[in-house]
Amino acid sequence: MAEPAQISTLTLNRLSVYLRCLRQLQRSGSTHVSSSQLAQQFELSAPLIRKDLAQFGEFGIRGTGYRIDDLAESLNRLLGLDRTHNLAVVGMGSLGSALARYLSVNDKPFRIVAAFDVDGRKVGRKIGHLVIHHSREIPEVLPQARAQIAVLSVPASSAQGCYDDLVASGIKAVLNFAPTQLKQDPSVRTKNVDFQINLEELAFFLTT
Amino acid sequence: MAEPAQISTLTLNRLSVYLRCLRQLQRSGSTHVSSSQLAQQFELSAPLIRKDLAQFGEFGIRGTGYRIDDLAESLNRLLGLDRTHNLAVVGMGSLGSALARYLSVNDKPFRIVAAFDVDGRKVGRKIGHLVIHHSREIPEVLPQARAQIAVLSVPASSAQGCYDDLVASGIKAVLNFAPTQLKQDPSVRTKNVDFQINLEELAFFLTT
DNA sequence: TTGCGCTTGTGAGATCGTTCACAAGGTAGT
DNA sequence: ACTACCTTGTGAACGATCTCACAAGCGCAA
Repeated sequence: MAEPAQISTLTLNRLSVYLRCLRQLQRSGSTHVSSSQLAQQFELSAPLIRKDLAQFGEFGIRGTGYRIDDLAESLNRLLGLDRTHNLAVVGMGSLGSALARYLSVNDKPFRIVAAFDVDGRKVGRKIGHLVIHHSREIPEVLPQARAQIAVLSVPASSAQGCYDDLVASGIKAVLNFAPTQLKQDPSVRTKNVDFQINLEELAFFLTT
Repeated sequence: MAEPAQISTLTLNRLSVYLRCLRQLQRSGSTHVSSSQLAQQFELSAPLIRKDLAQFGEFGIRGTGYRIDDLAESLNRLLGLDRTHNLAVVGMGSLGSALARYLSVNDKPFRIVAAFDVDGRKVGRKIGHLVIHHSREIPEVLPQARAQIAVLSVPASSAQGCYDDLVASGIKAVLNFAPTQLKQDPSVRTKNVDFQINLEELAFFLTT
């Protein structure tokens, strides 16, 4: 079966999980794995694994399972992780700095190429070997650095403004950490990570 | 209609969003709002708002809409945000510290009552007016502090071990930030926040 | 070559979530 | 009181997602 026009984000996120599991198996020295082994070891559903993978071709060998190296390589390429993606971090508060530090590990397919903040005291400071620019310089610096994805870690009150600036400066995707409901631009892929909402979800089930 | 036995987490998360939108409207001085106004202003779906809310009773007034104060109050209570929830942060690296700082703002329904790390240099240091304990003290300190929810912000390699310790010490829910596939305990509500996977999702759509 | 055991790939069915269309029920003006 | 106009609450259609059961395919042994 050929590649589908539309891939569900649920499937896509699971592919990331599968790849992660395969990497772990690689480190443990295994060479082959079956969908039911994967399912059991990582608490997934075997038929779902097969269905997810089958969308992109026939990776498995009937009777044997999947060759770990081959499948990992295929998933890696499929997810576009064989390329380097340039990130900009907007908002260098404690969260932004933590994310920047985490992402500065350079064997990852993501690389920070620009950092911004509105705080004059932070501007000019370095994070790794990268100078923090003032947020008003986004229109010039962002295209120059060829950043395609922005990590938005500013207070909720300034999130929409920053988002609009990023969109106007040609960003292609935004990962938003601000706990607010953004008015999104349809041409920019936007993903919200909202741990306030996640905490509230957990809290709810404690009371019940 | 009475309260349903099972509330979907999708609905639950949207309730948090609705409450957040209502708070914003409160600050702007409005008193009433209709589902279509909410939908338009915050890019939501009006029928979905009504269906979500209708699961818990009849909050609206036909012809008029919803009284903002009343609805916000109802949602707040429904979500259990009128109570204080005690949190423990495990792993005081840059991410854990950022989360701790963010959650230390005390007008929120979440309060940090314990912090842990394995790094001897961090143990004894204070975060706000809270001493960081060594992770091996979890079994004693966690029940004493009456922490019900743990925020897990340790490296992927030690996440499973910490998780198991937390479960053994009676934690009720875990918010996991470590990029790994945890073997979960069915009696502990666990939620994963994995921004590595989210970044990979965004990266995928750039190549297409 | 044939048969057995195992695993994949996949259609059919079940389940869950969202959208739609509209009746029921309010408000306001006359 | 009556009418015109709203908006909610909700059953029914729709769509997406997951589960299940099994046929098709591969390896291996004899």
